[in-house]
Amino acid sequence: MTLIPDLSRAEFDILRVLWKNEKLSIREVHDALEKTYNWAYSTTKTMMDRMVKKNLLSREEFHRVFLYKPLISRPQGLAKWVEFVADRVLEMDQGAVVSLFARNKVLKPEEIEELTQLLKSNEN
Amino acid sequence: MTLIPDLSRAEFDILRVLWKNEKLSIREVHDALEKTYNWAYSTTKTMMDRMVKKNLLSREEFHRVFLYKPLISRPQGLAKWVEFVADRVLEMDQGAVVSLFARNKVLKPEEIEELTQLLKSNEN
DNA sequence: ACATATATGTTACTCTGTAACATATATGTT
DNA sequence: AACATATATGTTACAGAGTAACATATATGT
Repeated sequence: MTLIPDLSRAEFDILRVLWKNEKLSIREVHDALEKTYNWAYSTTKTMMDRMVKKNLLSREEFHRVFLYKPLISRPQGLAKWVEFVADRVLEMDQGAVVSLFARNKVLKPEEIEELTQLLKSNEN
Repeated sequence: MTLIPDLSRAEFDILRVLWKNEKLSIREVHDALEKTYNWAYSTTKTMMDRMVKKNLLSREEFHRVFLYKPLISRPQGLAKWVEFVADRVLEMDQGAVVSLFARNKVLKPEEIEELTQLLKSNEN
């Protein structure tokens, strides 16, 4: 996955739980999102299966259960969002937004670096 | 429009140009978004007509042209976005995000106030 | 061994993003 | 004025995202 995908809110949220855990079953993702979305289990499943088809997630069988893993990094998932948020919601410089991540320690230095690169290459 | 609507990116962007201009024709909105989206004119039209149906915009004829006007305020349009951005993208306090608007002078004091209220009432 | 709970697969419906096409109306050109 | 050209308005459509029911397979508890 080289191109930066334009993730929907739901996709982004699913990825967020996977970035925190690396590899989870649908049930686990579903439970983690319970507070946020009031999805039926089947909704979580449909979303995640579609994300596999789009190469946002990989799916592997593990002792008879399928585990899903993100195929894009957090900086990659964040890039388009940061762009939108900076340009259109907060109306401030993208760099300034990136530096908020550093300040909050939401991203590790190498992630900040990756994000910065992605934003740069995406400008053109 | 009392409830805070969950605006899509496209809807939000259309409203953004209307908030800056108060009342515009489809053509004008279309041109303003040309850089951002490469929409066909008919796409802009479809979006805006649907927004009228959803009571996000009003439409009134004026010298044989239809002009569209936002039916929600900028703070109202921003509220859900700020929520999402704070909680899930930047992972910081909503109040901190709101204060960025003040610092940037993106919103006027009374808009900040309105936004703050909306976020508060939306917590529930 | 059977009942119950989960996991997996399939299908579907609405809404959003995207746009073509048809038609009405306005504007520019002889 | 008459016609050509450009826009505006209306209608229709199709793919993808959000949402979920339903069917079936598999695991687990008693």
